[in-house]
Amino acid sequence: MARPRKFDIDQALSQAMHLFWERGYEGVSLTDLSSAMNINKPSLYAAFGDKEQLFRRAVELYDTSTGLPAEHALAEAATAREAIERVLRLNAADYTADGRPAGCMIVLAATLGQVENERVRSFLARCRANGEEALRRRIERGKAAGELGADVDAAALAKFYTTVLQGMSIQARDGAGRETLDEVVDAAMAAWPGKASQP
Amino acid sequence: MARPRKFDIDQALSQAMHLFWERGYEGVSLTDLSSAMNINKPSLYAAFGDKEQLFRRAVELYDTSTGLPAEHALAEAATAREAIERVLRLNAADYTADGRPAGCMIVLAATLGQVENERVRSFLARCRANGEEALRRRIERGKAAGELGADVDAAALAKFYTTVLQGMSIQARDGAGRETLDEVVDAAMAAWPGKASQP
DNA sequence: TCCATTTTGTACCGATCTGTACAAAATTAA
DNA sequence: TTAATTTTGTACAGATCGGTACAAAATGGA
Repeated sequence: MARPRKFDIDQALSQAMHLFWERGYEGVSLTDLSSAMNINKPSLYAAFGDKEQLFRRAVELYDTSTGLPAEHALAEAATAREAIERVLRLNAADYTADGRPAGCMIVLAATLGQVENERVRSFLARCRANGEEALRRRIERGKAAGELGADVDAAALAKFYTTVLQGMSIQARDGAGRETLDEVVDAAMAAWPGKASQP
Repeated sequence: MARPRKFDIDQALSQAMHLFWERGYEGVSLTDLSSAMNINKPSLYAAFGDKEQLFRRAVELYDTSTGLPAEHALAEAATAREAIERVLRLNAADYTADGRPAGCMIVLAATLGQVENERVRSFLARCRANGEEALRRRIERGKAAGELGADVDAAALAKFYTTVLQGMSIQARDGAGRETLDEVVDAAMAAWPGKASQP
């Protein structure tokens, strides 16, 4: 019915995701988006709403596409230790992959900024909290399976590995390659609570 | 000589530092600075140059004031392990102190952003590299003192603890308190290379 | 063919951005 | 008092920001 749109909406969203991922929410203007997506602004608004709505949809796309392998790794690894390590290594590779922006979009795309964009920042903060919570649940599962002593604080351990992941995003932006981040993961895994994995 | 300025230049710079620290380089406008510092824009330009120059001076002020205790800790701790741990604990406290912005200004104030501000970002990236390098040198010193085996990679270890510190800035912005960050430090120190500290 | 409907492109809106021109005001030196 | 010098405040410039009004263009249905 009526005039058809000349662009593919999923492909356009993917381009928006890449732009926001590369430069962050405030680093990308509507004019940038409009020209990169080859969609003029009124069409952009008609398809996605305002800038914030477009950003949120881009983040959701990022979260599901990039986050899916990590969820699989978390769910299917035999032990909590292996699950965490696989997530770290997966992200070490993702953060440094060729042809895409370095680091994690959810960590980097809206850290500090103008007061008026607080909603966007807290949206990403919630996404980060969800990730940390997923790690915590997996560690709890390991505790329940007897892999870890009852004295191990799953929340603290999840917080630690989340912190390492978040630091890895900064490092990736600063030019660290995959091998470098893998060495960071080596060190981080050495902190896994001690020698109770073979009881 | 001539009309005296009505503001104290160090105090004004300190206010600029706090603003940039709280909201980042692109999150603060000249109008924000002008009204917060109670200096009108022409005076601001006469005293500090343009926005980028003002930011760089604010970062230098941050780096020397906040970084000084950390340098002391690095230099004076008896062992590399103690030095690194003291730096981490110091920053855990700083990042969560009342009355000041959470996290590290050098990590947070210019992550992603507009293309035109790339110079500002790479300036902060160099500051981060300097911090990492300081950790590496201290670890090398520990190796030379026989605290660590010759097989320990000082650069990799410094990279790991820098990564943790950078993640801690994100966590602090996300609301983590000092006790939480101290638990992260507990975990991070558990990764210190093994049992060679008592040879 | 004509109409209803939706998208497209252009051109613009008010607000805000960094940065500055310019004259009045305030000081010291003569 | 007068002149030289520097700072201050106002007011504005040019560019860009997010967002939109409006008419031409392109489709399906009657």
